[in-house]
Parts: sequence; C-alpha cells; structure tokens
Amino acid sequence: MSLTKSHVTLDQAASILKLFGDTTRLTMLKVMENGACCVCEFVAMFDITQPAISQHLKRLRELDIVQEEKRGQWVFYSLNKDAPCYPFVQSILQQLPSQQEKLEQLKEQGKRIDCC
Amino acid sequence: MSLTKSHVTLDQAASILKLFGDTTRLTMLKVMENGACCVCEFVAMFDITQPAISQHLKRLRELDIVQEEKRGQWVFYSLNKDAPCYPFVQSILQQLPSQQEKLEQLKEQGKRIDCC
DNA sequence: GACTTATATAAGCGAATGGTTATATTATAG
DNA sequence: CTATAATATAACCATTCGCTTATATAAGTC
Repeated sequence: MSLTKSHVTLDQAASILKLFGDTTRLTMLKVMENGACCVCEFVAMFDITQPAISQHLKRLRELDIVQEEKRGQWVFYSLNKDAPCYPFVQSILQQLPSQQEKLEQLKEQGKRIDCC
Repeated sequence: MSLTKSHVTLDQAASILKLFGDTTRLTMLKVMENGACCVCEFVAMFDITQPAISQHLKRLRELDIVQEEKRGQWVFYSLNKDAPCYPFVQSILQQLPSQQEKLEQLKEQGKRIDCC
C-alpha cells in the first residue's frame, strides 16, 4: 500500500484541480502521459483554434504542470516529471481512461510528428 | 501496489475536478473526510455567507459527491461513499493536508454540533 | 530577400463562476 | 399561534473562463 503523501498545499491542489476541470485540458494531459506532444498535434486533435490550444498550454505551463521543449519550428509539451506536484498530477491522470486513440487517429491522418 | 482503476469517464472526471478546483469546496470536502458536517458548522468555518455555503453544497450534491441527511432543524452533509466516483474522490482527498484544525477551532468556539 | 508554417499574444465577447442581499421554507421553542 | 434558528432559493453583480479573430514573432523553404 503506497500512501502517496503529496507535497501540495490545499491551495496549490485547488489551482491544479481547477485546470484539470476542463475536458480539453484533461485530455491533453492524458495524451501527454504517452510522451511529449507538439502544439500542432493538439491543434489537429481538437475542434478548437490554435490560439485556444496555446492558451490552455500556457496555463498548464504557468502552474509548472507541463514543460516546453523547442525543436526547430515545433514546440513539444510534456508532463513536468520534476515538478513537486507531479506525483499528485500523475495519481489523478492514472485513474482516467486512456486517450491513446487520439494519437492513433493522428497517425492515420498522417498528422503525427514523429520527432524531428 | 493498488492500481485503482476508477470507474469515471474523462468527462465525469472533468466535472468532478472542476468542483474540486475551489479552495472553499475542497476544504469542505476534506473536512467531511472526518465525518458528516452540518451546514451551520460550515458557515462558522468560512468567511462567506450562508447562502454561499448552501450553493457550494448544492453543486456537490448534484454530482453525487456528497449526500445530505436531515436531523431535526439541521442538515448534515457527508461524502457519498456509495457513489461510483467515490474511489476517485477519495484518492484525491487523501493526498491533501488534513483540515482537522478547522473542526478543532469550531470546538473551541463551542460551535461544533456534536450530533443530536 | 519573400513565402510559408508553427506558435504566441492581444483584444473582444458571451457564458459560467462565486459571491452578495433579499426572501422563502421548515423545524423547534415558548 | 408566534418567534426564532437553520437552510434553501431567487435575483443580481463583478470577475473569470473558454473561445474567437486579428496580429505578431520566429523558424524553415525557395
């Protein structure tokens, strides 16, 4: 039995959970469980505009939940596993149904950026 | 290692997490981990009005996260342990710092309704 | 350099959120 | 029956949210 005593205060937790309380963001996070994902992939994945995606990622970045990595003209986002809140974040995501299908669909459409 | 595969869809999770993303509600939930709590106790606990407390509880009730039990003129709220989402709810609350102090403070002020 | 692609930022807008005050509603006390 | 205490609901309001369009910035292509 792993009693995951997390290192988040109640206020920090509330801020994180608020961001998690949106279907788009929650799906994005779950997709990132499978590894880094590029902005344009998220754009292809959802029915919202690119600026909307950018704004979601910005908010996740501001809370240190995700980190960005620039590769050429692309920006890849991934879960920040070094963040103090990561155990908390992971424990939640782990309980949600996989969103791997979203990545599969991208591959079928040839829109998956397989690194560069 | 207990792989708590929860029975919540991603959309359900997002709805629940949205409610958890508020400091007042999150504290209320954490307090209810210690057992049922009466509305007037919550009112004494926070710096917001009674209707505000009532509205928070209503939203938690609507998602089946808490249940109410009327005892005389009081209404006690507690975590709904029979709800399908309870394992998910519990796994989150468990990681947050205890809010027992809130109850202690009430006792000191003689405002704790010790059942009836 | 000019053109395209990927991303971010700014400004604006309708809907939702979290609070308030005012007003029911219901139960207990006298 | 009246008065009080506990709770819920209604109406309102300022702020935040999640999106949009328009525009800037930066890298890759020709």
